Amino acid sequence: MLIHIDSRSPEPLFEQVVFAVKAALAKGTAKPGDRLPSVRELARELAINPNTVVRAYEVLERDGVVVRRQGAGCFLSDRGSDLAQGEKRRQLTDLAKRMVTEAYHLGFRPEDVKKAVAEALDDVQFETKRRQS
Amino acid sequence: MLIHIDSRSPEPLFEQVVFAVKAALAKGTAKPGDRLPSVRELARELAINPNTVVRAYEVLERDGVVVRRQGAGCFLSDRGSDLAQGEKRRQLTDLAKRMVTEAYHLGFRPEDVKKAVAEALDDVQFETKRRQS
Amino acid sequence: MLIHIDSRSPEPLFEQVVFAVKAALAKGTAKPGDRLPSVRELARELAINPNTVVRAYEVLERDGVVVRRQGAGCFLSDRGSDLAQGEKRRQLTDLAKRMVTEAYHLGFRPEDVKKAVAEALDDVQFETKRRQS
Amino acid sequence: MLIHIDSRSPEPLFEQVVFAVKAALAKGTAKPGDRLPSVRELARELAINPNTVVRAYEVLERDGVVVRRQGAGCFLSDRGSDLAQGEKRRQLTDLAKRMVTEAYHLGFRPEDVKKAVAEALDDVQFETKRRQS
DNA sequence: GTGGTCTAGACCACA
DNA sequence: GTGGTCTAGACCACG
Repeated sequence: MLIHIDSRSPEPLFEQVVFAVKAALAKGTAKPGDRLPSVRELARELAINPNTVVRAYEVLERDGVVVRRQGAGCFLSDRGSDLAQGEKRRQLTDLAKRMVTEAYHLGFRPEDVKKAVAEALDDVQFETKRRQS
Repeated sequence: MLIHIDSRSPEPLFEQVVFAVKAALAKGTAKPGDRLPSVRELARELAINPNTVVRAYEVLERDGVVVRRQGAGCFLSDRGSDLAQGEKRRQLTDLAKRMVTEAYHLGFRPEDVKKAVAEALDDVQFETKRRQS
Repeated sequence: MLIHIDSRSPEPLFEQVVFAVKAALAKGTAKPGDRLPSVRELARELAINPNTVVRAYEVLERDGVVVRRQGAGCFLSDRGSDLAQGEKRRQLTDLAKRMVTEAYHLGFRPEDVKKAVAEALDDVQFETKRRQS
Repeated sequence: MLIHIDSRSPEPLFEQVVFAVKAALAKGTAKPGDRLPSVRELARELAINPNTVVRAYEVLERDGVVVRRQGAGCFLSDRGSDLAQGEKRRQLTDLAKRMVTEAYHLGFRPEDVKKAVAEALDDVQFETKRRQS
């Protein structure tokens, strides 16, 4: 699993790491059970501070994406989100609304948006069965 | 044009204002040429600091959404984004990828995502012809 | 709202802060909407590093107990937990099982346990209406 | 006596073993005088490091739950905790307070908590007479 | 070796 | 002023 970050991006480094891991899982590049690089290792690779990696892993754990085990490492989980259904729905609607609004202001048309979403969906491995909470 | 902000949201206030204006324009609640409330007026309405409104208007101007004219006020523009076509494309792809990745981790399936996007698109008035930069 | 921590306890400092805030809310000593001490202020009061307070506030925010607003402060929320019902149930059962097992090994009898729980419940302000997710 | 541990849980493995033994004793699945599996045996069974089992047995001995006899093995004890009465009381109160506070923040009501505790108590064999220290 | 916690101190973003 | 992020480096706990 390759993780890339851009130190010039306004997006916080730890969030870039979080997204990269989530994207790898969604894309199928990494699978539940896989072990992520150790904190020190990834920090060295990305040339960032170990604490920043720790923070990213903490966020991922709270999102139910990884499990950290002291002394053992950080592993991709297959737990899925523990949020209530209503909260999930709310988040999805919000995500969609924001994307559509931004796309509108970029001058795109409905077909463009639908096509972009369809392409993004094609990159994701949905067939993997995942536990719903 | 009604602007609502949620002081309990973790999203910065000025960003909420920016998004609200963009959403109003996309939804058709406001049209190019309309005059936005003055900084002081909007600040009072939303019970936030005028500096926060100033900042929001600055961002909106930078994004080509409004034009500020000395002494006259702040007007909605139809300029559209002045980004290069390639950059726009990149942003749209990125938006879609992020939304899809988050949706995946929330446990949604492709149909759910497409449906949410379609619904969000229905709320937007795309028929308004807008000049492409 | 008074927060006390014990630097000699094996419980991490930030967790002590987290629990203290949750307990204050449960006890009614603090109410939703109240502003917590600023990061620097609380750090000074407790004679710990500001980062440790930041961490506690982060955890509280993820648990839906507080909302942090940049530039404004950290406020007690009335959101309640966003977890799915099943996950909540699981956590409650687990909490009860652990308490009972420990109580058993301390030599207490069922009546003692029930009494202790009843007393703890008396200290909590359940009448406050809270939103269920 | 069956011991199960969950390698995906954030709880340290040795603590899971400690709790499992305590729970078995409380539940009646195991009785004072029973011999626990040898360190190597249990380590193999659970597929964990022998050091981890050693550590768990050490903690159990410190808590007065088992007695380790050189060359003979590790036996469940009926000694009970050797803490002073006041200290025990304090621990019980603390346990109850923590459980109740967490339950409050999960959105449960007093009846739910009492019911969960009652159910947990039903699983424990309190009739076994145990010597108080 | 792994992750977990804490300190110290810097600099940026928001209201 | 507030919180948000990041670095550097220490020491502890777990396997």
